[in-house]
Amino acid sequence: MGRSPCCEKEHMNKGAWTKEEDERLVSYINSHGEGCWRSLPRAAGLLRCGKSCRLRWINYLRPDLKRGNFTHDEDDLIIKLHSLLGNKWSLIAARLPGRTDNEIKNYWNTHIKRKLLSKGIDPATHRSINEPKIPKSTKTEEDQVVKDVCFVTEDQKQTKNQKRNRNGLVCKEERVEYYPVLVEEEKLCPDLNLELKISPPWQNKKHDQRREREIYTASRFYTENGLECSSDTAKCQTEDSSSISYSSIDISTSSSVGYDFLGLKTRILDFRSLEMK
DNA sequence: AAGATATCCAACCGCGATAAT
DNA sequence: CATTATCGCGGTTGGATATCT
Repeated sequence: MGRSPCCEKEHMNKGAWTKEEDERLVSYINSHGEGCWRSLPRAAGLLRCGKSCRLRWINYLRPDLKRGNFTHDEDDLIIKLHSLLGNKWSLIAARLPGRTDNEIKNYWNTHIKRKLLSKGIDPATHRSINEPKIPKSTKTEEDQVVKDVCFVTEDQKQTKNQKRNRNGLVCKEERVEYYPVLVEEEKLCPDLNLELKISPPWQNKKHDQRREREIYTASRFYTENGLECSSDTAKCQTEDSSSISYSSIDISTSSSVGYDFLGLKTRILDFRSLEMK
């Protein structure tokens, strides 16, 4: 026996939300808080499935949404993050306060793609359209080192039934190709040499406080002169010849923040401070 | 002015990971 | 341990609106 269904799929409203439905949802969340989307619709008196409520709240009703046009800075940041993360819209959105993944995704598909194409840049690879692709066989070992992003759990006991999650993190030791753009990182940002070791995103789950645990995040950043930027809450300034600068790298062992770099929920690396020659 | 086409974006769909039973 | 539901994500769709012919 599994769980019991949260709601009947029939008799549910679909399509555009009415003003009244919005008001009910906002009012309910204001007084009871976010979460438990399963039971929310019934409790709030909405004929919607929880999934629909969650989407409506996150993408449209949340009070901290910025809305309005994207600024030039936001454009640049999205492009930089996309070149590093690919279509990981939720991760990109985590670095743009007040913007949702859906909003950024739409914006990318309708504006930025076109903008890049008009500049002769392939939006998928962030390389020049005319530039020939590098055949796999020509990759050097050094390319491989840059390409491989190693995700390693700090708890190797939990090897059973562990799979890669959607963020590309794996919960057992193995080397994975996280996103092909990283292969080209050396070419895009010749000064940027990232070697990342990232722990899985353990979080304080509401239903299982026992999973609260010490987080270990080891993220090592190098500048072209070999200066390693890593330590607990390290401030890493570049020195003259280095052309990558970090405003702040916060590598924390705290369980509250700083658990993963690619989760980008922390101040680990502010991409807005990245400058590429 | 009217129809055709393009653009935008809210909402849906399907899937993987994970939690509950 | 198996089964089934929920959550959260990325991809896609379709209706509303804008622009073009």
